[in-house]
Amino acid sequence: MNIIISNSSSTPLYEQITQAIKQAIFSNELKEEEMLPSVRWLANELKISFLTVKKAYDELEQEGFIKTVQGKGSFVAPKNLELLREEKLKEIQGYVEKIKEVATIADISSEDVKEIFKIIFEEEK
Amino acid sequence: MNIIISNSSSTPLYEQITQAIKQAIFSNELKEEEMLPSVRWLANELKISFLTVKKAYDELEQEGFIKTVQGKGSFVAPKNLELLREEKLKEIQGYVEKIKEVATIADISSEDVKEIFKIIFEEEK
DNA sequence: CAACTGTTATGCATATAATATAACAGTATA
DNA sequence: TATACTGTTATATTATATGCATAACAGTTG
Repeated sequence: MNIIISNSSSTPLYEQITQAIKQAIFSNELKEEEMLPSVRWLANELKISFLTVKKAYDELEQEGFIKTVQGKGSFVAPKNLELLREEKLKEIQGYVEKIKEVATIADISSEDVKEIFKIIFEEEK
Repeated sequence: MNIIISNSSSTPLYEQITQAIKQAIFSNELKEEEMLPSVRWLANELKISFLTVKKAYDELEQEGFIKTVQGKGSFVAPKNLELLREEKLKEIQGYVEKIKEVATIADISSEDVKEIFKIIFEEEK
């Protein structure tokens, strides 16, 4: 697994970790039932406290993405990824609808919105 | 003016206030050159510290929405259409950033997002 | 038993948010 | 000019979130 975190980011370290692991699960880089890196190992790898990693894992477990067993480790929970992806698509659709609403009211062209879209999606690529 | 704030919200009180006042300015509930409630009056009304209200007003002045004169009060700045447009562009930018976050985590391609974008923006045209 | 897993408890450091209190300064007007 | 409004500034305190270090404890496996 390849996790990159940034101390200077405004998003907390543990959030960056949960996001990276969620992404790995969605992309199937981490498969069902597969074991995650141990909290201490990952902490050492990222040069941060294991408590920060544990906080991330706790959040992932809370949301049902992983299962943790004391003494054994943390494992990717069985999931219906297709269903989850559908949910996320709907979430995105909702945002786009809001954008259209705002753009219409403020008389902002779809070209301008496309420009914003381009800038944000193409940065750091 | 009708400002409702929530202590349990994750957005800071002063941000809630700036947002509410911006909205009041956009909707013309607060007109050009109109005086805003005094920091102490509004603080009393909302049962919060006047320092929190002042922080909100400072932010609004920083962004050019209001002008403050010591001894007199705070007043809605002469309307600036460019400012309004900038504000709305920022709002849209915020939504696009959220979309990028969700798409990244859920392994949704920018092509898929573009498709959603097309569908929503081209319907009823 | 040894070497891994995760768990828990304390304490410390920093930043942000919000508060209370007090004193100070400008403006308008009775 | 007194006073009653405006905003301003300074200091101290509290709470919460984030992150770290250290230590001890507990379960699993070879």
